[in-house]
Amino acid sequence: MSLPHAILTALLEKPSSGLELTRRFDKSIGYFWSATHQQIYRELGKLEAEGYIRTLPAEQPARGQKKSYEVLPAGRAELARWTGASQDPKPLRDVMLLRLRAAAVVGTAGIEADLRRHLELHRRQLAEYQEIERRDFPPGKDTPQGRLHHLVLQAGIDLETFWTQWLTRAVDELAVLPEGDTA
Amino acid sequence: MSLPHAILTALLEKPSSGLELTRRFDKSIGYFWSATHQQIYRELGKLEAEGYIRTLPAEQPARGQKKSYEVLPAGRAELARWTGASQDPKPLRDVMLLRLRAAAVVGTAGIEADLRRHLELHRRQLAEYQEIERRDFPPGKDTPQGRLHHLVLQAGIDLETFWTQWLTRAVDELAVLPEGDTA
DNA sequence: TTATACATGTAACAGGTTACATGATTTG
DNA sequence: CAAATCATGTAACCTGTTACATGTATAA
Repeated sequence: MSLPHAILTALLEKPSSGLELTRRFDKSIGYFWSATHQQIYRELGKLEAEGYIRTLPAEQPARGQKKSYEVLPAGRAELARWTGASQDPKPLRDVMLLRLRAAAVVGTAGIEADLRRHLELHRRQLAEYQEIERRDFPPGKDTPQGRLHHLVLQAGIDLETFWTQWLTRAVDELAVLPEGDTA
Repeated sequence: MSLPHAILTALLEKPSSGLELTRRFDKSIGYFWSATHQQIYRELGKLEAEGYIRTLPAEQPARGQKKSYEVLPAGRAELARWTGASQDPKPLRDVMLLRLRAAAVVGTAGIEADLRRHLELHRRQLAEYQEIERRDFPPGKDTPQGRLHHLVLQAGIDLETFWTQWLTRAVDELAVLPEGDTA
């Protein structure tokens, strides 16, 4: 139950059409809540049916025609309710950790190359976040929204930092391990 | 497509029944790949149909009767293939980060209490992991499997450490922010 | 005029969640 | 024998993924 709230947040930041939302999800909000255009269109339909958003009056709705949405008061209220409500953290679910556990039983063949590949991917993501930080959050002037956005970005930076460090360690550990089936 | 491989790994470590698997998923493997008993039974059925596992000969299959499974050679081969195959990391998806982003638009009311609650939960999880480390990985003697298991546990410890630090920071930041709608 | 990009969708499926159903075994 | 617990399952639903369908505007 988070995608509708991600969309409400994005639409409050700026009224948009489905495709514009999809593009914005590829940056910014998508860094911690990704969505495809199919999901977004499906959800926009639901949100409109529930009275949380509406199409901007100016535009005529037609297939293939751009259709922009804005958030209604009920939508803002629902987002505020959801934001402040208590929610349990989801347990960790990570494929690479599972693969290492499996490797302890069936052998480590092939996994080291993918660990290195992931390390490179996380390094790039970290660099991208750091670039955003340099660009959007220069020292000094900060607004309340800016501090919150920076806090979220900081989580991304810290998480990518963790992964690069841990993957580096994992690659080192695997190097000194005997190859093949360890069972 | 990871649950079947999580189950194959668990069954290779020790042949088990559905409920025993469920219990073991609540510890150990479930720390990074959780599953409910409904998922597990459903998946055991599929794995058996595909010829990856079989019921231990000793037991007769009947509703309400314990039914233990073991992994067949084809299952071990599939697990080894999957473990060594290249897989893309999944993008981050975290509700709390989304909520902070939403709070920048609709206000921070209510979120600080839940940040504190999460901080406490992550502190407890971290303590639990550290206890496991003390118990299962004393300095000195280490086998290849042990090193891999320890590596996975280390990821859990590092992640929980990250969350406790970041949440501490988040609570501090919120404290100096004006209440209510920041838009 | 046709190819390309823009824009909005539909359909089928896979995986995870929640609620419920049913039989077997133990123990008070 | 009644209640609790162990154990296996079914069904409905929600979310996310993948593949495909369709119409509009623009530029070569």
